[in-house]
This record gives sequence, structure tokens and C-alpha cells, in this order.
Amino acid sequence: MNQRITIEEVARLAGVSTATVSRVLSRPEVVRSQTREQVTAAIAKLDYQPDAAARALASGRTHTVGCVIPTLDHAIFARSTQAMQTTLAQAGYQLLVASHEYDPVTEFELVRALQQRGVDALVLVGTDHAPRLWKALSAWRKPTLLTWSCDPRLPSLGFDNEGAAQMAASHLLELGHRYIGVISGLTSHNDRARSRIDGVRKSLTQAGLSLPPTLVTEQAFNLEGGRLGLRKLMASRQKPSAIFCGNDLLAVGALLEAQRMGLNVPSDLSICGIDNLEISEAINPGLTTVSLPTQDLGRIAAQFMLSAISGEIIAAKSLLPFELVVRGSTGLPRR
Amino acid sequence: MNQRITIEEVARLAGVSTATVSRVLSRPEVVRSQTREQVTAAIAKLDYQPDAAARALASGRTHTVGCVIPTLDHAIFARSTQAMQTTLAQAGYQLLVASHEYDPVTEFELVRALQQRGVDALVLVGTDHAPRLWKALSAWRKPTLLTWSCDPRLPSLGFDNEGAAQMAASHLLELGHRYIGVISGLTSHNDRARSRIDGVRKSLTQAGLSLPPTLVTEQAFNLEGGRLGLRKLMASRQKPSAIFCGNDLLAVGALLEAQRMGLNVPSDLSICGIDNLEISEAINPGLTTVSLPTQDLGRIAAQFMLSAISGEIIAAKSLLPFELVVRGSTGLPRR
DNA sequence: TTGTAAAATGTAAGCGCTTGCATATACTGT
DNA sequence: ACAGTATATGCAAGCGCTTACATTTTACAA
Repeated sequence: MNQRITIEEVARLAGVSTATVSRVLSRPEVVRSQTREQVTAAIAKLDYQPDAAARALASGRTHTVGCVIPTLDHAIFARSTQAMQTTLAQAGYQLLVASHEYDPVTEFELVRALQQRGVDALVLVGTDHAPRLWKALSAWRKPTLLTWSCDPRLPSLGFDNEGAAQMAASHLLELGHRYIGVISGLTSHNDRARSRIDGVRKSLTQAGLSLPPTLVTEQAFNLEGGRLGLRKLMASRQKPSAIFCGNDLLAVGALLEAQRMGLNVPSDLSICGIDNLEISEAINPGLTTVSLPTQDLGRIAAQFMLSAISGEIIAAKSLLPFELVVRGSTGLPRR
Repeated sequence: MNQRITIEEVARLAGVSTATVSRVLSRPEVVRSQTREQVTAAIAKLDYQPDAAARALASGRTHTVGCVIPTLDHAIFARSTQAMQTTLAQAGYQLLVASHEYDPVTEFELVRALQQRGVDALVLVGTDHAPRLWKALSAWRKPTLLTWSCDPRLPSLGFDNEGAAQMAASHLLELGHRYIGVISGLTSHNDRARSRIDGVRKSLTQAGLSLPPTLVTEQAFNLEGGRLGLRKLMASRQKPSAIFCGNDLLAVGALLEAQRMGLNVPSDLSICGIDNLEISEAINPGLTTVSLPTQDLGRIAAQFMLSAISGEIIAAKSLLPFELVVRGSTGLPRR
């Protein structure tokens, strides 16, 4: 250690006890202003930096929130994590990020690791978790929040993924499409992807249509997946006139691939997604999509955790709003 | 606390001292295998989870690495951070992420916060830092790594940003372009952006050309910035026949905007960027760019930090390779 | 056997803070 | 001026580990 300055030296210089210095640090309002100033001056003079480990050990609070996500490689998670981190930092909290890349075992281990680290709260994504992870969470006596989707077992802040997909599907149905294909993200350990397929299926059923397995393909969550999915669907006997993609990355991939294949979007093929990434608006034609407030998700999640840490009861379930954004990638089917 | 299981209870159940349990945890090889098994069994039976704060306080090591980046909203940082986190987690280390959104004051505060948290190592981006941040870093006795660009003051793992830009500019020059515009990211608190402009300027100078201020525009680091930049450059008296963009996000934005304006890329206008994002390959036409191994950056940075933490001397400066990827967005200028 | 060195384990003193409780000091009204 | 409170500060016991050092056990050679 670099001759660390301790609270004791600050106390000595300020002519008070270590307890008072500690109070200035964590509950300044209980210290007489004159005393407080002496202490503050001593802290400044010595450039004292309290040792977080010692504070954590003595107080049981680390001022750290853990966040376990699938991956930062996807803009939606990066974006919400970014918002979360910023909000937390403003409140003096630090973010411990860990990603499991859709592997439930890794996810479990990361959660355990973060719990050991003594994080004051934990944020997870989705509802698909290993049983022992659920167990580890319920045995844990600190705030936990599920994001992106909701589950009665834990406080949740998410979207009605099924509803969002229905909204998109209804749009396609209203345009007159009857053969609708689906490019979904991989559904393993991903409840969001499953819910979205379910949403499309529900809409089709309500319209008296069905969703044949040949018109559904699961693809890796990236542009390449969208391209592969498109080729696969367009190779099927009954070609779809519209394609719903589980997210915008797949949709953009599909759109670009359609253009490469010489198809005109939307007159030959309508495409729509979910998320509303920046690229969705920029691309030509613009991508019709369901806009999700990803950034808000992160910010509000952070606020929830801060409230929960300070003992407030947070809502068991909050759904964030979303809206259909119609752009050029969807249109009437060729008659 | 949830009736936390302590090392003492494990020791009692295993019939050994707490010191032995501690050794099993951190240096199992010094414990006789028979004893070790008893301890391991007791740990498993009690589901003991050591308290990281206590370990940190007693040992001075937190098994945590801090990473301060501009923002996770940009794919390049998200991607390298993702790689870093994964590599660290595999070695039992956790990642504390903080982003400053190009604000030097925030950056300084975040670094201090992470130092207080007792991170075992720190990773920063770039060489533009507030003087007092440099001071805080040199007073700190733990490994620090600069990434993306290099600086003699600290161990660095980065790219030759100027060289990458020169590579792109040379490509445009070789195609015969003489009026080359530049859409740069904001250069404030961003040495990479500045180096890249410098690289282009150097190439032009070597070719006996110059880079007039009217052909350079600084834009926010996103698609919209690329679009604005393009409109600005194409509104100048002497229109460029090729545009170099400081990164692929700007380039993609510029490309899409060019198409919206009815320009044909590359016959009316060549565009090239730096980064090689996934979208750069997928878009039509494909974007000519300089491919940077962003993911490797993160992975290698993590490995460096792990080595440094265990006392190894790491290279003062490592440059990662890059290569020009020529795609459809650049071509011969219209004669 | 026994002696000696090496290996394994135990003892106990912290690590640097927080906080319950005790004490001291500052106010208030009479 | 003096109780009687309310407020501010100090005292000191931990928080749950790690680790230097002391002690015990084991291994092995003579």
C-alpha cells in the first residue's frame, strides 16, 4: 500500500475522533458545521480517500450494484447498461457488470460472484434462469430486479414483449399480409424471443391465420442472422410477403440481404422489427419497428435499485410503454 | 445480514483453524489434500461464501479491475469492454465499468471513485486526460493501462490511429481523388479523433495536396453526425469526391445520407471509415474501412492487467495491427 | 529408534472503517 | 443561574477475513 492515509490521521489533524470523521463522510448533517469544516479541511489537505473495503466490512454496504446481462455486444443492452451506470454514478454508486452470453451456468456463477462481492443490489435480464439461480436469489436478502421482462417471483421492470410483437404483427396484417414469416433470435435462455414469437402467433390466430413452422427461423442475434434468416424464409415453398423480426438487428440484416437479392422493400417484401435502433431510422428505407425505451429502462432500473437500497418498497411490476413506428420498410403486399 | 456463514463456522465443522480454511480458499496447494477435502466438504455443506470486503481489507486485493471509458453506447467500446469482462471473469476477476461521456471532470471523479473502491488495476481510454488525473494515476501504486492510443507516461495498448487514417487516405489518393473531405468525431477530449485527422492531413501533404478547413467537419459520434457532416461537406463550394470519416458510424451515416440525397456511392462519392463494424460489411455498398481488432484490444488488455496484477512487467507500449478492407463504397473519382 | 529438516497447521494481531452507547456540550425556559 | 433536553462528540468493540510467526506434525536419513 502506498502509505495509505487513514481516517485516524485525518482525525488527528482535525483534532477530533475518528467517529466524527466517519460521520462527516456518511452523515454530515449530524456534525456541527464548524467541526465539519475542520474535518473537511483535513480531508482535503491530506487528500484522504476512505478505503471502500473497510467501509464495506464495517457497514455492510458496498455502494455497488451488480448487473448481469447477456452481452454488451448488443446495442440494446449496452445502451441500457450505459444509462444505468450513469444514473448510479451520480448517486455515488458503482456498477459491476458481468455478461454470460446466454449461458445459464455462467450466469449463475456470475451472480454468485457478485453476491460475494457484496453488491447492494442486483439487476438481471429476463426470466429464464437456472433453478439454482432462482434459489440463490431468494436466499439473498438484498434488492433484486428483473429487467426486460417480468416475473411474479421478483420485482420486474420490463416490456410486454408479446404485446410489442402483436403490435407489429397487427400492423402487417392490417396492410393485408397473409403470409408472414418470422426471424426470431435464438430462444434458448431467452424468454423475450419466445414471447415475441408467441405474440405474432397470437395475432395471426386472431386473424384466423396460422404460423407454419416453415415460416419461422431462429437465428443468432446479429446482422448475419438476419441475412441467413431471410434467405431461409425466401427459399421456402410458400414465400412470405412480410417478415417480422424479433429485433431490429435481425430486421436490418434481413432488409439489407433482401436488397442484395434484388427484392424491393417494401413492394416485394415488408420487413419490421422491434427495438428502434439508430440504424433503423437511418437505413433506406427506414425500418418499421416497435420503439422500446431502452435507455429509460436502464435509468429507471437504476432509480429503482437506489430506492430499494434505501429501504423503499418498489413496485413488483412495471411495464414500460412502447409504440409502433411506421417507416418505409412495410407496405401493402403485392396483389 | 442474512445470518452470514463465516469462515469460523466452516473451520469448526471441518475441525481446523480459520487460517487453514483461508488457505484452502486462496492457496490450496499448501494444504494437505486430506485436510483440504474436509474443508471443501464443509464449505459445500454450509454453502459458504467468503465475504469479499473482508478479504479485500485483510489482503489488500479486491480481485476487481476498473475500466473507465467514454461510453458504452458506441459499439467499439461496448465490444472491447465485453471482451475484457469475459476474460477477467474467467480468471475470477470482476469488472467495474464507468463511463464519462467525454467529460474530463467526470472521468477524474470516476477514476478516484474506482481507486477508492480498491480496484487492483485500472484501464483507461486514450491519452487526453485532465492534469490532475495524470497526477492521481502516478501517485497510485497499482497497474494502469491506457488503451486505444499510446502515451509514454503509462503502459499502453492501442492503435496507430494516425497510421490507420493515413492508410485510408492513401487508398483514396491512389484511386485518384484530389478533393477529400473529412468528417471527424468531436476532437475535444479525444486524441484518437485528432490523430486521425492528422493522418489524413499528412497523407495529403505528402501527395502535395492540402486539407482546407472547409473540407473538415467535426460531428457527434453517431449516424446522425455522419449525415450532418455529409450535408455540410456537400454544401461547400468545392465539393469533395471522396470523404474520409473518423469512424464507421460516421461513415455509415454519411453513406446513407448520400444515398438519400440521390448520390451514387461510389461513382459520385467515395466514402471510407475506420473500425470495421458489422454494419460496414452488411450495408450496400459495403463500406471501405480500416479494420481494427477491437475485441482483441479488450481481451489483451485484460490479459495485460492480470499479468501486471501478479507482478509481471508488461510492455510499455503495444500496437495492435490493422488492415485496409476495400469494399464497394470507394471507387475511382468521376473524371 | 532418533534427530533434523520440511511441511502443515494454529495463534492472534491486525486491515480501516462504522456505530451503539456513554459522555460532554449547547440550548431552552424559568 | 439552573435544571432539563436536545445535540454533538468520543470510546471502543467489532465487521470477516489474511498472514507473519510460532508450533506441531510428518518424512526421511542415519
